[in-house]
Amino acid sequence: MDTQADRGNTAHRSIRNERRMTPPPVDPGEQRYRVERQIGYLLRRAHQRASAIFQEQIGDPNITPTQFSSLVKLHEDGEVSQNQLGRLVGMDKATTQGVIRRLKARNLVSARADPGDARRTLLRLTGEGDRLVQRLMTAGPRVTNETLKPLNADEQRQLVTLLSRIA
Amino acid sequence: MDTQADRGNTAHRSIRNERRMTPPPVDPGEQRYRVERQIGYLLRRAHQRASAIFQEQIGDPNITPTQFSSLVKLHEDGEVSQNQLGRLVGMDKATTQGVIRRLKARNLVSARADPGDARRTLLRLTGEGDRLVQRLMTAGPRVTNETLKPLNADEQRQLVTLLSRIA
DNA sequence: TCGAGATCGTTCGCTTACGAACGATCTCAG
DNA sequence: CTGAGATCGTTCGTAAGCGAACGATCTCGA
Repeated sequence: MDTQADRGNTAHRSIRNERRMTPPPVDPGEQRYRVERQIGYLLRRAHQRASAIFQEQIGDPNITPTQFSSLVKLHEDGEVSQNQLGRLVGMDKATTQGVIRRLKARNLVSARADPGDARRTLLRLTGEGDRLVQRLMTAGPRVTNETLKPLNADEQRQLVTLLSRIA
Repeated sequence: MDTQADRGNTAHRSIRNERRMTPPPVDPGEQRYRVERQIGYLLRRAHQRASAIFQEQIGDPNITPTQFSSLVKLHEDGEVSQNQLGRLVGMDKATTQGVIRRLKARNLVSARADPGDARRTLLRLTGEGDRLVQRLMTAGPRVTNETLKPLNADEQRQLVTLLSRIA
């Protein structure tokens, strides 16, 4: 992550000229459109920060947030089909395919054909996958706490509640 | 590579019967770790939904949220260097490179060498880019409104405030 | 029974996102 | 003035994410 370092370097403050016609008409009553106030932009930035904290706190540089969610769901549900897992975790089926392929390659997840439906592939954790997810889950609260650190307990609850409703 | 290390596994908790085995006894005091309550997971899902709404509301299937943010920033600031734009919009410099390359390819952004610093590339909107961003900005509020629809006005303000603080 | 439509998992192409390494260039302290 | 270190933009590799198309399979109603 690039740190903000450029400050203090005002060399390029010159604003060449022209083209920058009506800077802001500065309408006292009207609110200008600001990207950094838009919900989508804020969600993107907050998600970036949360992902970075996950990576630094989870203690395993090879596990991504999405992989972790998939592993936890498999831990809870035991055995589910691939697309079903995708729905549970909020992954497109193309995305799911890639995530599961990588988890299988690392021997964290095993697959077998569904005996009752030839279209389906049933997934479950391997012993190794189960051990890993149990270990990683102990770090889960640390990730959450660190991400929500700027807020007090009340605000943390509010944010989680509001986010649940728009997610 | 030895495939299936886990075949038929006995030690593994075998969920032989399809029925939902009763989850670990619910300790009234203890809270189980739930992915769908974690802030990172909620941010990921909310961001997915916000992006989908952006795409359906913005009216131009070729413009992504990140591209839009970049265009708006260029519209506001006139002319900035590439890395500087990345910092303003929250993009890694590798990401910035890709985004700008695509915007240049579509003739929405133009670039020139910084006369005072040979390392830098100065970016600005083309006339076409300027017209586009002005048109798209009128759809901006629609995106926000639709995304925040599940919340009332008070809750919307709260969410934006809280998100700003953790982003 | 049978066939239209749904679902399953795969593949392709594209975009965002990040870390790491790189050569070129700039800044600043000594 | 000079060299160490910072910054610039590029490139490579990897991951998540999505739409679209595809063949195989399953479901269900006529």
